[in-house]
Amino acid sequence: MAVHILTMLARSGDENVKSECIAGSVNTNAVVIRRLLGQLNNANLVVSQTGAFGGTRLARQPEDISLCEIYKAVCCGEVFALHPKSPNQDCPVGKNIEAFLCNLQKEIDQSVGEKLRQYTLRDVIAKIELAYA
Amino acid sequence: MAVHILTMLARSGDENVKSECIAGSVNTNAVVIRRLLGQLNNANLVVSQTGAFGGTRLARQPEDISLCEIYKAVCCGEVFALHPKSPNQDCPVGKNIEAFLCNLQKEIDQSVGEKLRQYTLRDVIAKIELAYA
DNA sequence: ATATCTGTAACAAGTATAGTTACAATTCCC
DNA sequence: GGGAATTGTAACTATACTTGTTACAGATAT
Repeated sequence: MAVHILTMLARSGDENVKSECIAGSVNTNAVVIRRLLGQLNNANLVVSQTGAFGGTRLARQPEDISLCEIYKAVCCGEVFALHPKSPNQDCPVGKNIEAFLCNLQKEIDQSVGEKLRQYTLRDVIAKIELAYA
Repeated sequence: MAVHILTMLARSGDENVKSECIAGSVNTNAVVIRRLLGQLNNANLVVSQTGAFGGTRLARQPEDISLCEIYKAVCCGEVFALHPKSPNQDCPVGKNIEAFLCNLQKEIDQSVGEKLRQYTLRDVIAKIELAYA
């Protein structure tokens, strides 16, 4: 959804886009969009303006926003989950497996980040416009 | 948790390990373990035996089980989520973004798989035994 | 036969997300 | 200044998912 939102903004250039309008395309409620826009704003990817004729636009050019930045701005977890409760510290496996898995998570996360860094919003627009050209 | 379980089994060699015993190390209920063992069994990673003195053991040697296989056996989603509802098909972005994101998901998933394929259960054991040597 | 395990169904509790309503704060335009 | 429009955010509901738990049938060794 974050990619969807930013793609919409990218296609509108400097014009402010209303959360209601984005919600229509994403097919959800405007508040859901505004929540995501808040996260994207925290990551300095978008700029919002309150009041009449307000709305949101990209903070940078589409070619300067990678999918990795978007992912980091809104991601809420890791690729795989760790133990919900800490394992038994009296067991040699339980005592040491968490550190191992935690390192593995970081490694995987980095690998995902590198992949996502290969794409920018500009690439997304290109792919999408190609599809209905 | 799946990695934890399989590491326990790997360290027990050909001996059957009871779900109760694994639960003690993972710090959870035996049924939770048996549920995961069921998935690992479907993936032909473990062999279980019911009845008295039953339990579970690895189906193969630890060096022949990669973390990628474990991940695929128990993974229940993707790295990032797609739209909960389908986007608006009357919008050029909404109409085409899902296909793009779906392809991206596959690409990322493959990249994660390649990373995880670099590690086997044997490596996990080595790391863990190093930690308390 | 009996004791011991697994496999699985059923259910409760906790947690997360999405969607919704409501409203204060902000801003433009007249 | 006043009214209309829009964001930001709080609060609540509904849904869904995961975990943990109890219960029990089926299988197996002694």
